[in-house]
Amino acid sequence: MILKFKSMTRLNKNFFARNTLTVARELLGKYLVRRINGKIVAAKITETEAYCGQSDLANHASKGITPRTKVMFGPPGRAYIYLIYGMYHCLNIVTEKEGYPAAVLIRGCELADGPGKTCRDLKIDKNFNGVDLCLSKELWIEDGGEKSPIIKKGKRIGVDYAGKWKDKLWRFYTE
DNA sequence: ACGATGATGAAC
DNA sequence: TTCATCATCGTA
Repeated sequence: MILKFKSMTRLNKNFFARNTLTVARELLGKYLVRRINGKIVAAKITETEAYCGQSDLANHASKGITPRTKVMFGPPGRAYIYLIYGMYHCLNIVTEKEGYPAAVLIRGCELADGPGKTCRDLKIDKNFNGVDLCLSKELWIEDGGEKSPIIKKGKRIGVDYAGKWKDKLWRFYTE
């Protein structure tokens, strides 16, 4: 997709350093931007999920700090990327303040539905794990200056193991 | 409905 | 060091 908006502004650290549910909602309609060999690809975000804190049993970080989850305990605005089912990557963006493990999973965009396909199509892999999306020249989020979309919400996908946390309406989508 | 496919975390 | 599990997707 070609960039066709006059006022694109990159989301900064302050955007991500807020309540995770707020960030998850406000990321809808924003653009996931990737530079691949000098070419810019931008995809409008259509679906997100929030993972909030260590008490949230659906959150990978509920196990505490491990080599995999340590980026979620770091400062906001960085990418948390993991390999799922041996073949797909999922992109999350760390939120809230440093030390509080939380992130928003990018579950889908206009170019690709599903977190795995989003990463596959935009060539996002574990090399971006820990990358600061407020500074990177390869991957970041832009506000296209459009008015915020209608937001629907539902239960998170694939977290049936998470006890009472599985029914939280922490998945947000548009359309 | 199910298999592909490998990292992860916990048990032993 | 083994083992079950997994924030998925394509094929059927």
